[in-house]
Amino acid sequence: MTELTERQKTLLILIIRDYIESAQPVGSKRLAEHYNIGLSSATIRNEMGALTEMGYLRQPHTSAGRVPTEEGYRYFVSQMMNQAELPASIQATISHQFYQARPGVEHWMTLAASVLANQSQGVSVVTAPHTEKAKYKHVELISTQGRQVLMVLVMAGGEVSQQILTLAERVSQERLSQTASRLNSLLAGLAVDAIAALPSRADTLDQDILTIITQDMRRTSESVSGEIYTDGLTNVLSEPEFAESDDARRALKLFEERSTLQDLLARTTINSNVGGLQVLIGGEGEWEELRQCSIVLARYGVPGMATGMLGVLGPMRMSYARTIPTVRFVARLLSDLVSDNIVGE
Amino acid sequence: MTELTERQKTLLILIIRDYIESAQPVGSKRLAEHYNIGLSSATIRNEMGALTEMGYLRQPHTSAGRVPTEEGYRYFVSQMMNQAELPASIQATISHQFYQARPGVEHWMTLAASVLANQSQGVSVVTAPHTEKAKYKHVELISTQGRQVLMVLVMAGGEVSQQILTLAERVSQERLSQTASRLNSLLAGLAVDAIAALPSRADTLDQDILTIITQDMRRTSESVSGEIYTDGLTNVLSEPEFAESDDARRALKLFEERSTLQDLLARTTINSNVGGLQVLIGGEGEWEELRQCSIVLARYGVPGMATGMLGVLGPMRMSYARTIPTVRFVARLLSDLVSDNIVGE
DNA sequence: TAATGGCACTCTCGCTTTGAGAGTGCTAAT
DNA sequence: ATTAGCACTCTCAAAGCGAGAGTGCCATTA
Repeated sequence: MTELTERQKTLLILIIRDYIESAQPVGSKRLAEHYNIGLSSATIRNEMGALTEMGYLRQPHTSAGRVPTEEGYRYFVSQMMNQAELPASIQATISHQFYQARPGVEHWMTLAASVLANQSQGVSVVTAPHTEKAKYKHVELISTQGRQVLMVLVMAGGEVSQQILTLAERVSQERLSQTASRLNSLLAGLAVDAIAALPSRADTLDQDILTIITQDMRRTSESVSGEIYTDGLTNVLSEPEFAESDDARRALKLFEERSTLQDLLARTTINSNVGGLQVLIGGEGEWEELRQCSIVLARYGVPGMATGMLGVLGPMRMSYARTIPTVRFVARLLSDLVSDNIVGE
Repeated sequence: MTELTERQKTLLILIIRDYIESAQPVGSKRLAEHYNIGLSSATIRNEMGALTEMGYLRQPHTSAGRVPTEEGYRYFVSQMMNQAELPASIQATISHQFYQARPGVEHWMTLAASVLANQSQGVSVVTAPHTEKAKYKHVELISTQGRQVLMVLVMAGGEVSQQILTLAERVSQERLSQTASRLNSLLAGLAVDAIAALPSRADTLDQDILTIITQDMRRTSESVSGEIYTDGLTNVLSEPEFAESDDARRALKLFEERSTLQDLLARTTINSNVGGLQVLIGGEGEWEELRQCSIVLARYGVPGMATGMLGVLGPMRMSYARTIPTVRFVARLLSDLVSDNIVGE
């Protein structure tokens, strides 16, 4: 593939920018009139021809304007990557929202999803911070009614899971507290494998709870990500891509079914670092449902301790200029929150 | 308004049923041919004329078929209400899903939303069980890192809230446990007002935590409902009502913004009992965004202790015959779960 | 007297036609 | 190397048209 001349570069970017705004094929004449480049439509035509030849542009029909190809978008995005910081005023607004939000992972996730969706006008997705090797931190047993007991299990990464147990017989709160306290000193800091390897306990209650804890920790360790939060589903509904084609609607379905979404996140980010930013354009041949969509993804958190994902889905002609810096900024922000608040000792 | 003759009743129901399936205005000829009522199209025409006169049907244009009016749907639904049990096989399937789900309010809510959405092919919404007068049950303080402390607060109704606190100085886990234990015996079973009326504590740490607990409980008491779960947003996307009109899309937006949704739930169910079932048709003049939609709503739980809402949103011609029994059944099921598991002593 | 068959009329919807507009490629002139 | 000009192509919106479906009304029937 030959190099682009300087003029072709600026032209290409101009075309894509115009198309992102208007959603309409852009022609040489229109281009020459609206932006005052010192070039006639004929010259532009020639350059457009060249860009089409090289695979950056495409004509929906003979003699309609040009539309960017996936390759074109990819070039466009690669230009975005370097520059593109979020304006300081917006940064401040977002930080402020986090600052005055109710503290707690759950609220931060919701807020992050909401901010991403609003800023980018796309569909956002955020996964809660998650550790691959869950370490035990603390358990609490609270008697609720009869044989029912509420168990709250806290992992070292900050993950919390609660569930309701039904014991074989009624047990006093006092005895529950003793069991919890024994387990807490016994298991502190242990990973799930170490716990499973422990000899069984003499006390039946202790042993029962221990089994359940092991199950729960295993479940947490096995899942590839923390809980998934999304927002902004309705943002894209008015976009022409979604109003018409069924393809795009299926992409939304993908986002509603958590299991497939997890799969997607796992497979695309397996080799992406915290701080890095990844843009999937048109499903990259892998995801049939995403043929008309793009996704901007980033990983956040503290590598080795607790990390999560966040991203934005939109039509392929989404506003990368808004989305990319926002995703990057929110990822940094969440990383800070994680390292400040969640990392256990 | 005059009474409907028996024949008019069956005709009206037949027309509405056909329209719900086909989404097309239904004409006399079509009706006479497809269903073998022993009547000619001409007779049907006369009856349709009468039904139109009485306000149950409407013609989109002169000489197109008839379409039900809101009044028509209302009559149709009133017929549904009495009969309409969910088939035993489906009941069994749903019960089974709940039985083998991970225990815990959070999972039940998610599952309920999912079941409702799938069965009804509409958008579902479920709110977690919520008590108006929150009563203290238990607090737990877990040191995470430095001055950060994870606080888990359990109310008597079963509601759990967690948040991360930043203390003024580093405090040992031991001292945190002592504080928690002191507060647990002091506050057990008290309502938020009683707690606020307590004299302040000598120990600074105790007092700080107490203040935060009060705030948190007040926040829980004030909100009109528990957390909101939805599912099936994409179910309705292919319905013609949503594909075309912007109205219907705005209804979805309503469902995404939790605050307005809470408002809606609060205002519509203020006088509905547990076990009762409410059907809002076309927004009932109150909700502009819902002009083209219907909502089937029910309240579940144990009155006075903990109750929540669940419902389904769909186009006005949604399948009431599937939705109504499903909502009713799931409401009963959740009520049982609540009374079995959540009610404190 | 209630139900029906027949008829004239209306309105939508899908089809084709048509002309304007926008865009293109190519070539000759600057 | 750039540009003006030209012939050509293709889409899109408006207009015209006929088929189909539905209606209301009236005379007839059982």
